Amino acid sequence: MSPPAPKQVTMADVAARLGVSKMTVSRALKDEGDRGVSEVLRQRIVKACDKMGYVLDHTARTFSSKRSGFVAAVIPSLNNSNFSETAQGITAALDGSGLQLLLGYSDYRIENEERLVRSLLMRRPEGVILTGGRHSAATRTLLLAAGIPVVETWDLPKQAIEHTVGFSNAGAGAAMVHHLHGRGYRHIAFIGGTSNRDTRGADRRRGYARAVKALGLPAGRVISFGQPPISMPQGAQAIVQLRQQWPDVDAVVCVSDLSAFGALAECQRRGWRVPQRIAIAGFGDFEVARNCQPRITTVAIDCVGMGHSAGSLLLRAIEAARSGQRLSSATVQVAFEVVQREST
Amino acid sequence: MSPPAPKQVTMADVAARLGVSKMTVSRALKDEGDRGVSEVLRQRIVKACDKMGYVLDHTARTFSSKRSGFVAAVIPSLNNSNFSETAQGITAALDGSGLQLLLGYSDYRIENEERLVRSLLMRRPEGVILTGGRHSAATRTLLLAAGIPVVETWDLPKQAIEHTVGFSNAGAGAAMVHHLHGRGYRHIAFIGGTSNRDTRGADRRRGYARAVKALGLPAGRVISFGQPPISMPQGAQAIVQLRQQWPDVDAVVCVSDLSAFGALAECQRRGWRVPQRIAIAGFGDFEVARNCQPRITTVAIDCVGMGHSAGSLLLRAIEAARSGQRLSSATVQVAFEVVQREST
DNA sequence: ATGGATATAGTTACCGGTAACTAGGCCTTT
DNA sequence: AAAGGCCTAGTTACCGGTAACTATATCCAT
Repeated sequence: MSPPAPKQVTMADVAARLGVSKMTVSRALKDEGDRGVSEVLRQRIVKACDKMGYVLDHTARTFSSKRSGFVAAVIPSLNNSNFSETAQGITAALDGSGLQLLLGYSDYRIENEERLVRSLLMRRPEGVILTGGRHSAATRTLLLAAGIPVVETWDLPKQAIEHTVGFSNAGAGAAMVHHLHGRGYRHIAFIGGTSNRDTRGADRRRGYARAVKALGLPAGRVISFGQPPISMPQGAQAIVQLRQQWPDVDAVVCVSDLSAFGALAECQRRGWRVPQRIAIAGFGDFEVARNCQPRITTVAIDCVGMGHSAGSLLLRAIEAARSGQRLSSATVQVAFEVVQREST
Repeated sequence: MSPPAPKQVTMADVAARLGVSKMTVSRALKDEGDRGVSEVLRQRIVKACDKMGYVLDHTARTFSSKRSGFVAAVIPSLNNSNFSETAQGITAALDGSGLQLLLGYSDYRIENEERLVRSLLMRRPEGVILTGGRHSAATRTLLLAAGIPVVETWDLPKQAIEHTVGFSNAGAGAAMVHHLHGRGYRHIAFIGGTSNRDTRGADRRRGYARAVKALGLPAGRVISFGQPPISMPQGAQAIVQLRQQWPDVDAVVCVSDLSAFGALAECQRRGWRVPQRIAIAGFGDFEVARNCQPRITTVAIDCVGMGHSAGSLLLRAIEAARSGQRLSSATVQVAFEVVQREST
């Protein structure tokens, strides 16, 4: 025998129980303007739903109304406060719009991004937010064919897909070099990952190299260590290698605060004073950089704000699309700031 | 004039283009066994989809097949590596099952959890994973009415909803006290949050209090500081307050490694030697605790493993449900381990 | 009293897939 | 050679809501 058909409760059941039409129940359960149903009846309906254990079927709603009610965002890593703050900003911007955020996680791989975008598009998001400006050709094609608004963040791509909210990672790398130069450091190194998978990290390295060259400082002092996301242990190993290879280095720019902190802790373990013997700078203004001892000089980005801008922009584009318009491509530049602390 | 109807490409369009039936296209695009369509035809179909920019409509699939293909998990915070590792473990367990993970984020509030569960159930997940064992009555009712498998993690609730994969937070708190006692500390304090919003943190405090009492040590040395998630700055402020209030304290158990690290850094700033003047222990074995100097003694949980167990258990329950069975309630106890490092 | 606006509720048709069943062609078995 | 099975592809019906339209009751201004 097959099981006793657990058959879910449907809107028609609720309607039948109250002797009204499905449509009336549908209207009573609509999110926004409760127009169309008297308040008394609406409350009777809501009560009946609770009693019958009825929960509206969002899939059926989406299918019927042809509006999924969500936007998709792809971020490299869940466990990185910079990106989770960006996601938080997006969520805040979407609040009250009736749109929800669905997050996907690419692990810094554009082939994962492509797979993710493909699978997200199957759910018909009303808009997409990507991290970074480099994507596979198929990703671009898919998104363009989908005909929904797209925002790229955390970068300023030369060939944006549509909208952009970001900053120049190369500029940030260069700014930190200039800052260190201004404080008197002359032998400046860079610690980053082995691969170019983290394209934003690679851009910061490019900015570092350009600035070092422009200032006429000794160049090429780059340690590459580990696959992204490179973190504390890699920073620790890299700084040891760095001091072996170029003992003259007096300052190091790390691709992120996490590797910077790893480097800092290793220096403390070995009794290398920071910043006297070597200065250490990071990127991202992570919590650990603000709270360790000595605090780490870093580049601060308003991640929540960037997410909020991206979310608002996407929202405007979606609303334009709903009324048959198309928002012309926009680029929002987000400011970054070098924050001087005790580590440099 | 209304816009020129952007009308999405549908399966019927692809079918018509190739002169086959919708059903054939549907079969060709099915995830699992490609059975039912010859390989030659399947490839023709896939190519046509690419050319026409067609992406299968997952909403329609879900609606028609009555299987949503995802499970929901609610975690307190996105930006906490313990929870994101758990999520990673769940994802790994689900890999290859055709199920995707949809994450929700409660910010340590059971009323948010209830709202989230309500909104997740509208999307008809095939199973739900919750963090912690305390939920609103409505949450329990909703989940029971939904008739889908439920797994609670990160706790061992007395009255589990259905399945459980977790450990005793009180036990972990107590274990750390006993460990410190074994190393000779006799005036042991606790730093945690003000509220009971973080119920697992509150359980660890309870375990601490019980152990202190059982060992006959001076009791009541508890500093409560800030709303969850309490983090580095709160740890820093709390340790200052702690030493003012009870100068005799020689060791402190912090509700998490983040507050422990904040406390540690503050001690370094003030020249209080750790562990000589005061020992500091944390919870969670966060990256920072493993990499700072001195390294922080902590309670390590296999978060990825816990997520993996929870995911596998849920998967088995879902598969049982699909074949009309019901998996009897299971409880999986996850081990924890006190890791001794230089901070105590 | 009449016409028109407004508020509330009902009717009809349809969204884009998939399950379950059906049908024809080819191969194997006896 | 006939019967049966397997493989491939087509047909039919339906999933649970909502948009758009229609119908009725109530109210107001003229």
